[in-house]
Amino acid sequence: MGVTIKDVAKKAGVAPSTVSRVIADNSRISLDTKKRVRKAMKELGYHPNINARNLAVRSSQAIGVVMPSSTDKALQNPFFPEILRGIGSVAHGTEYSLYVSTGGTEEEQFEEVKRMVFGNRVDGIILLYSRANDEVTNFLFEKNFPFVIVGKPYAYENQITYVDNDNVRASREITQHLIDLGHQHIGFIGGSTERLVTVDRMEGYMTALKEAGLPVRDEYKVQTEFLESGGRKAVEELFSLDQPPTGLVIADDLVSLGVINMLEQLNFHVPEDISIASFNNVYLSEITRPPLTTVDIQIYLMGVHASRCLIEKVKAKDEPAKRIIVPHKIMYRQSTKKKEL
Amino acid sequence: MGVTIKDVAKKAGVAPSTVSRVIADNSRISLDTKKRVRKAMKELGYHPNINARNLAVRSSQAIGVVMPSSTDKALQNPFFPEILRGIGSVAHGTEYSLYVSTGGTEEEQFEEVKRMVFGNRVDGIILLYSRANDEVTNFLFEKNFPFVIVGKPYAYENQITYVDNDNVRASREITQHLIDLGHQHIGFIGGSTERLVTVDRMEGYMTALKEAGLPVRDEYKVQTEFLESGGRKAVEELFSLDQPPTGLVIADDLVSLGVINMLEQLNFHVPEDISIASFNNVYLSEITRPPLTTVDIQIYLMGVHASRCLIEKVKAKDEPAKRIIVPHKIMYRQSTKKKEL
DNA sequence: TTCATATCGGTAAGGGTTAACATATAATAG
DNA sequence: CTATTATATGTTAACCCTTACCGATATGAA
Repeated sequence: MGVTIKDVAKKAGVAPSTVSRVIADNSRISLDTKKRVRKAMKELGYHPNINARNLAVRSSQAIGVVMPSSTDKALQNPFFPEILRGIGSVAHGTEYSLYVSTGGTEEEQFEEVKRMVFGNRVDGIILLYSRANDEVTNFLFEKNFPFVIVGKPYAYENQITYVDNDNVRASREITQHLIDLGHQHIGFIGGSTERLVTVDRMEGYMTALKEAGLPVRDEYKVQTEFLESGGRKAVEELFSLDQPPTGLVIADDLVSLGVINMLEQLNFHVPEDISIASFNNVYLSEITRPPLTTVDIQIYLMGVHASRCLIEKVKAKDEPAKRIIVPHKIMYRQSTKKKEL
Repeated sequence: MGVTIKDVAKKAGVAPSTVSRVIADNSRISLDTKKRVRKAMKELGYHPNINARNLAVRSSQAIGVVMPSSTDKALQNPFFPEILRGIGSVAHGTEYSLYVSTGGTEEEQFEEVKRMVFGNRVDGIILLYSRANDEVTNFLFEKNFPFVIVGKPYAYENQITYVDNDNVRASREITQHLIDLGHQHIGFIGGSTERLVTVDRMEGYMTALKEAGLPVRDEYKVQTEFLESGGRKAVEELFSLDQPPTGLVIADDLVSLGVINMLEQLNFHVPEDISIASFNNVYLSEITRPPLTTVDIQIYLMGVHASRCLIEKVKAKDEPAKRIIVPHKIMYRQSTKKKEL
């Protein structure tokens, strides 16, 4: 370890600063010297020391990615590797590196973020969640540190750059789809209402019902993050109502999977007895039985946009707050079906 | 931005070096001064500049995580976020940060690794895959850069630290389980034989067959990474044999899901007509229908061990190569069933 | 009293890079 | 032929932190 810019300089017979300028491909260096220097670099196997450079330019060419805090299963959602892939692809293209913080408790998460920010480890941060009254968001916002949210910010909506889907509309459309299929009793299963995405999707669901003149029944709305005992019970209750739903809008493909399984145990069949429509279109949604009708939210693309926005923002700190709505697309598959009369 | 060690020093009325020593909790500093300094740090909101520190100590307190190269679905496997969570938990505990490289092509991946290594961005690397003749592995090995593999190294097995399961035994056991249930015709579906894990699992499968005096038939072995058209066809062929298998050992839960779906379309039922046993025990394997009999390889734990080993190795470069075999556990669920006579 | 040893801190030299400023040479204008 | 400017490179001071080495004071033993 340890061929430095000075070694290269000596070998090429120039000053270190010249080498530095060659690296930056500065136009003020003659082609001749550039060639000579590059040759020396290659011969010595020189690679710049990032830490030294970062120290000098007070940046880090790295972006931080913060996953939601969670000690449990939530992270097993393929959503995360997929969005990471999107973020990573542009990061790589622009020579940025990725720093990730993987949940743990909210407290730990906050610490990690502080480490990233104060330690100058990253130039900007992408938040892979949006939660009410989130310490991290507030911190970043107050510090005026470049960050973008994947999802909708809880506050300061037009001062924060974020990339999201039009979840309200998507949810309205997919609910509408169930209605079009003749369903009159449609339930909704979503995660915690602390998460903005749940709120939006629920709103879209309700809007569609209202537009169709259908009643919005509270008993039809279930909140469960994952199908642990609590959620299980909620679903069971839903289906022991006098009038159980014949259609279900579910906020996440993975949850749909669990629900379908549970329904089969209760001897309800999908889609014969009950239609299910959900969100995300992760890979597995096309290989389950039945394949899921789901909203393709284009996760990868969201990652790409988030990454791009962040980098723009990092480069020009006064870049105005942007909102990017990634278009969705409904994937009609076999988990929804016309209601038999 | 920008309260430095000097500011703290001035405020506390000591020299910068003293502050530095307080940060390192050096025993040469009296409790009194420590308190004073810490107070000053807090009041000024001081946080050390990581880049400067890294430069000074020639390390980075960060570990790199390399995902398999892949432009497609493979990364959507919940295996990845889960192992990341394991790695992250110990990384956080030891104040290390996580740097991840997210695939792309093999070429890009290699570049990223070089960036990490040469740029002093990370102190060590965890490889989340093991592939034959992998450039990255060779590079790391030759450079004698600290790294650990999750999975079994293709070469230099006893000079490389790795954490793995006993895949041969696990596969033997789960195949044995199918045999115990009365299955005589058992197929195997795995990924590319370039990946060591596939090789091991196939070996275990064959061993079990041989031990039971059952023939090992080549037509029963299918290779398909994911269920794209090619894999689909292979499975179809498998089931149009004169004697289609009644049991299937599948190297990955996610693939099982696809296979089950496909089988249902071909009008085979799981587990009535055919039993399926697979690997990984990702969360979704317990919520599918039927819930999968699968080998719990303890992904999270693998991450924890990999992380620990790497950190040990980083701290003591001459740490001998270790092999950690994370115990597996078979989860008996409903995708396997006694063969009807 | 004197020397040895601890204890506690300070000084200053890196660590590798960038960038503002300075300098030298060549080209052009007057 | 000198003055001015453009071009190409060198000098040097940051960037912020750690650590080897040195100094000062206090404590105790001889």
